[in-house]
Amino acid sequence: MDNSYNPSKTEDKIYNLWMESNAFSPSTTQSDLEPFTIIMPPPNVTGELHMGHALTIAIEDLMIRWRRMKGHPSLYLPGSDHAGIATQVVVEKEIAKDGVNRHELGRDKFITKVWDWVDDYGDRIYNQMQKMGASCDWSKKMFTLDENPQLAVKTTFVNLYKKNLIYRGERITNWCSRCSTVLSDLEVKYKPEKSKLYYLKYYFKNSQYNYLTIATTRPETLLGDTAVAVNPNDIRFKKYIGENITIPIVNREVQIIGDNSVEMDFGTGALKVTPAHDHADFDIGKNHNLEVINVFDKEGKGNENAQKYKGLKIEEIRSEIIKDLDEKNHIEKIDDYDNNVSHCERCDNKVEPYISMQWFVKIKPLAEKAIKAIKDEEIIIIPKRFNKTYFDWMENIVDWCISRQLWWGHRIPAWFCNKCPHISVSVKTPTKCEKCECDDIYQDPDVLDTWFSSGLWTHSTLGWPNKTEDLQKFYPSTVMETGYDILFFWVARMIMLGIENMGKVPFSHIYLHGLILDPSGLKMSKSKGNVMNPLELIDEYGADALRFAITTGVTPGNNQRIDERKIESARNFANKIWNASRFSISKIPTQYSDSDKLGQYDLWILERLKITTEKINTSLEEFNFGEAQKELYEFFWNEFCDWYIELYKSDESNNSIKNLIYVLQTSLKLLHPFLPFMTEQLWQILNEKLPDTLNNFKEEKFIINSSYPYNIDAKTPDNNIEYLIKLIKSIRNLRSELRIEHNHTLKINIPNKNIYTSISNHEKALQSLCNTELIATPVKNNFPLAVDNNIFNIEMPNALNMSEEISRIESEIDDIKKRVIPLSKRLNSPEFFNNAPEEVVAKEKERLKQQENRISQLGEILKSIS
RNA sequence: GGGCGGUUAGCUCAGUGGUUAGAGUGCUGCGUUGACAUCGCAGAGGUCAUUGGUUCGAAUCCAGUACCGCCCA
Repeated sequence: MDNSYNPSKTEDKIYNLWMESNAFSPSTTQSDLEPFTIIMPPPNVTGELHMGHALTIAIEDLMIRWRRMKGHPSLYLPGSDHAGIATQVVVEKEIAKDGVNRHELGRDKFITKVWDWVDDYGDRIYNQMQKMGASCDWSKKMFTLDENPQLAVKTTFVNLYKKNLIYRGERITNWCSRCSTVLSDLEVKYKPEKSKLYYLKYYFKNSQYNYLTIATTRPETLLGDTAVAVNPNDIRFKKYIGENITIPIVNREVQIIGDNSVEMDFGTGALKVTPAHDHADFDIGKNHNLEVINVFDKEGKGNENAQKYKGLKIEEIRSEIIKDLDEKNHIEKIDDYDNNVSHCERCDNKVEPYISMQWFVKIKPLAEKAIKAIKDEEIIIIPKRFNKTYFDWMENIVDWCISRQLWWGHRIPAWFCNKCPHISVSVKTPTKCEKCECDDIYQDPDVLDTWFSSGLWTHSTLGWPNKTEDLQKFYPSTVMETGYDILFFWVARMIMLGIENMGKVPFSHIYLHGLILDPSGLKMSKSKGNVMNPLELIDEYGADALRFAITTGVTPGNNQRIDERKIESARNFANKIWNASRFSISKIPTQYSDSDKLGQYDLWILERLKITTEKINTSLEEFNFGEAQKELYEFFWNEFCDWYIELYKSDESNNSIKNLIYVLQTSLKLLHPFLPFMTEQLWQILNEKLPDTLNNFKEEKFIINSSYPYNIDAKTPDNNIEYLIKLIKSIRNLRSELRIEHNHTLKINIPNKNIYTSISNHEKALQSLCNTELIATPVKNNFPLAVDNNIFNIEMPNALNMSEEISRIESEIDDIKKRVIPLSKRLNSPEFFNNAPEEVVAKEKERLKQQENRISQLGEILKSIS
């Protein structure tokens, strides 16, 4: 074995070993245990593995590996998402290299190009997941545009349409002119921008009034104004309601209407109403039956209603209009204004409120059931605080716009008729209109929002709408694990559509992880240039180290900053495990007769192992993965390596090689979900090197399918090893404080007979771990060392300067005295006595006693060395 | 405007009512002859943001304040 662990040499081999042994498919032997299922959030097919994916996989895979080892039939189902806009953009860029755009190519040819791209690169993300060690059942991997998900999407669409839960309508939507599609509310991000507030004069047609000043941030929309609104409670403007006023430039005459939604303290309190280009105005327009005049086209340019501004971009129209208004003296003033401007989440283009014909899901009836599922705790969200976020969104949910003007995606299964207004909605491609039966029909060119198909992911991947065995067995899944940032985008929709299609919630737990941030706490993004590439980190440190680093000490739902030192530290831990194993393996005897008995150190480590195992299982049950890892880290490094192995070395005749191997093997099992590659490799090496008599788990060929430790057989050692450790630490400390050379053997005499008897069992340990020799005669040049209630007399080398040690002891006495004051106060207070539980009172009493003992002990020591 | 989270050692973070608040990393001193320098040994380092309240007892529960971050509108 190499003297340090080299992950890159072995990880791929180990992964292939698992694949060849079919280790990832759910076991069928243990039918008495509930299946444990995780459907992986499908990454974008165009995507490359980033730190977020790495975290997702690390957490999901550790859950799966743990449950698999516990014997549950465990399914980790992988997949990828066709990612509408993102993929379309990637391929558009590809063909742009040849100077072609998609319109020149035509829809069919373009789609063929996209599929070519997916065929070439679609597996890339899967290969990258395998580098992470994801133990997915690859035979079940699914792409959102595979045949079955296609069928699921169509079926759902048709069902919802027939239940009147999907409708088509002309609504105001968010339009991205660069992507040339409508966006859902969630795909729009608001950004503060320095802009202007224009105060425009609107003149009254013919009355005693002169003009009304209206403030707007978007003067170009006045082309589409069809009313002016004031608040009917506004005493300044009340009187104008019903009057006519003229829109500047277009000279359209409109009415002044009263509407309660007008904010009296915004601008002047009077509002121009443009129903076609503002969400709030659209609602006002609906309430007052106002005309809707669309003045822009889909490219974000003026249309014929824009009159002389036709063909200009929106920004150009704005500047032209300002110029024209100014010339005609319609501008009262222009103020600076901080505005929240809507942008396309994907391309960052400004989003325009725009009237268009779209498909919507009537969401309220679905949302009600989904709210109930969380309220009734049919689904548990971890951490719990996200319940509130979920409810806030679900209770104020608005209809979901599901059509997108893209080419790549699930085409809407609706056919229009050229002869009659009927729309044929059907799973099977119809040949004629359902109503008039003519064959002059054409399919809606639009595709569905990507989240519509991912909303079905929990059951479309398992075969729905077909009644498959998998669906029967693995729906509902156990844990939906994903980032909290897609709670509404995705998780909420899976709940709604899962309940709708299956009549049952899609999973029992939602585990939400936080985001991975760069070392300064910023989100990682390519444009900021602060991304860390997990694949590069795997090359450098190993997948195990990366996995361990990003899951250790983390808590659900909390963001974490990551820097390379954290990964380095995990790598060092892996190396420690490697070397402890190397040591253990080097102790395997050539002949072993299986006759050794457990010694005191064996009993001690077994007890520690037992306690650790219990804690780890509890932490895992409670989704406290970070906590479980910390426990393991501490046990392995600080107890197994630092003490057990060192004690083992000191006195091999007194220890059991079988136990050393047992504790190592058990530790490797416990560690496996967190460090899958190296633990498997070590398991294989152990299997090869161990004689059957020494192999505690010779039936278990692979650690991945071995049984997870849960109940360790352990007896409490009759010798107090914790006390021995304390003594050794005290001696080491003294040696360091007094600067006594390491190679100077300290002689030590123990006046107390009982202590002497017990400690003398560990002479070799004392010798080896702190270079100390027990002697029966009184020591010369005595330094009394107090450990708990016992005094150990230590022979000092001549001519030591005690002044430092004296002052150290003096300050320790001071410290203890400071602590004793509040302690005795508390014990003297009747309130404490009467209210605190008995065991706490007893504990505090004991503490006080110990502190007082320690003070008097230290006092004596001071006397004897001064 | 509404909501959520954070504020604990130099840094990054654990720690949801009961010893003297922990870890990793960094720092200081010592140490390389057989598991590991990706290491060992020893050590220093904290008024738990702040104010008030509840309690015998608060980093932890409640309320307010300040600052930072995120989400929704």
